[in-house]
Amino acid sequence: MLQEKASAVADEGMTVAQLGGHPELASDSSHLGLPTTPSIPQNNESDQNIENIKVVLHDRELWKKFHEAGTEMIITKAGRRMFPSYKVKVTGMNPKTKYILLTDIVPADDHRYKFCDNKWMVAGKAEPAMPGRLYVHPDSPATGAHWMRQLVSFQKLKLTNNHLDPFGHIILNSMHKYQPRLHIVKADENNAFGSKNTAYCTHVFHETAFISVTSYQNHKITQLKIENNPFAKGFRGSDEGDLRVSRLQGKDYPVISKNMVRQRLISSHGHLSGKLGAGVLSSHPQVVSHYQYDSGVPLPNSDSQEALSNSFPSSRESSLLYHCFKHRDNTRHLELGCKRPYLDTTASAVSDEHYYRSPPSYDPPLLSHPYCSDALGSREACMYGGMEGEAGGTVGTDDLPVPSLNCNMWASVQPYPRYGMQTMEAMPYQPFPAHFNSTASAVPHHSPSMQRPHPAPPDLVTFTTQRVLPPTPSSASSSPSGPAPRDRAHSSLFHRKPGSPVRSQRDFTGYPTHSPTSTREPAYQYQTGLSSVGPHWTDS
DNA sequence: TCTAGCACCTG
DNA sequence: ACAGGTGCTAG
Repeated sequence: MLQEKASAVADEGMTVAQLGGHPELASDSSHLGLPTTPSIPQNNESDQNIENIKVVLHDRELWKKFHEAGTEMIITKAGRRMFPSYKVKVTGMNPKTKYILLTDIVPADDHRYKFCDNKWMVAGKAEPAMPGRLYVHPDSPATGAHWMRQLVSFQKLKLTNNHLDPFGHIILNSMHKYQPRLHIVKADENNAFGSKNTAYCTHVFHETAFISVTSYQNHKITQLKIENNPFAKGFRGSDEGDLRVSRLQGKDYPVISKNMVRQRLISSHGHLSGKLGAGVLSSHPQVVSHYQYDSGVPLPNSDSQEALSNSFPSSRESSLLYHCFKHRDNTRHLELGCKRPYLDTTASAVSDEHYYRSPPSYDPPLLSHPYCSDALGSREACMYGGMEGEAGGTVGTDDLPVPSLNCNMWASVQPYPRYGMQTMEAMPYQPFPAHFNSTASAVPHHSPSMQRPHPAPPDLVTFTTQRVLPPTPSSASSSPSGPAPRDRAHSSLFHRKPGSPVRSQRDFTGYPTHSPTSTREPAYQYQTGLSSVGPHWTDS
């Protein structure tokens, strides 16, 4: 059923992902077209094989700088952009084929972190995953020629800690580690949701992993943000003193803020502590897993550690994980059409069966129903989320108008369970309802266990299969308050009931799957970069 | 920990 | 000139 090829390429300077298998989804009928025919891999270049698509992370050097220091992303109630922003260069697409590009941000592990002694440490178990939301690139669907023409930017994507966010921003929990992922879904006309051959692939760049915070913890990160983000230019003071602060305080002379002092102290002191603490890595095993085997023992040190212990462990080379699946048959299809909403009715029931994933992996993306806007009107970003029953999702799914764009959502992921753990029972992750039968998507897992010397079995290793679930419209209605003015753009995207908040995105709920993990279907993971040992996060 | 309001800056 | 993206700070 699945075919996969994997080719991972590690490029030196860039992280390129190539594809591996892709699942095809089978579908019935759908509005959207997914490819209907089962696709057999074709090798022509012109082909539509998703596996030939390569994705390079833009500004990788900058991402690496942050990664080495332990990237932090601010999350606020109103939504905050990521910096560095997620931009990619895509090649290898069929110029005429239409694709939907979307992003989701999944838990990198199941820990909660705290920043102590200038380094990140595990501080307990992660909170249940939030409803996963997808951010569909505003240009979606568009032809391969369009996507390849220039950089594909997800800079408008916003992160929030407001679980009831009405704007469609991606909801995250503070002090948790996350991994952004890029999904490329073929949206040909031929494909209908339900059609059997929908193919998609997922790319993961390790260097984009980050810890969400409500205020920066590591001064080094603050400085990198100020130095590189144009919007923070106002904080670039002279080295000596922060003139801006002085001005704010009405002084003529430079004043160093308490925070600055605090951070500087910490940071200087941190180097020391960091080294001490650097041994364990907790997360991101995935990246490392293939290349580095750490048995859980503190890594031998890598220079990268220098980076202070706070950095994420990672691969220093490229760290891109890529997987593609084609899925066919049973399952649900993605809705790609993007033009029609579809209702999803299925609920969750199905999902678990098909869906399996290796324990330590991310959940695969799911597709969910789309709500989407037509065209997303403004072409601003769209976020989709699926929520399953919880709170937000109250709106009846059935009736909800479906967004015109359908994109399936990928379910959010759940944290990786470590081996052996079955973690998520409590929170079932149901990414997608059953629309898709089974999809396999794989995601790298990060579990620490992966790092061990021996490569894990394929399935365990990285990919998990995912299945697509039917879209769940419900989430759309959940938001309590009306959209803010700034979000007006989004509103056009979704249909919503009067009074309901506007949302541009949907929620997916991603519940962590329970992790059965097995692999039934092949899941594969591809990585391109190699790893390196990077800074590690320490487990406490 | 988190939030709101701020001054400063980019588009 | 306006809208909106920044980190900072007090609370």
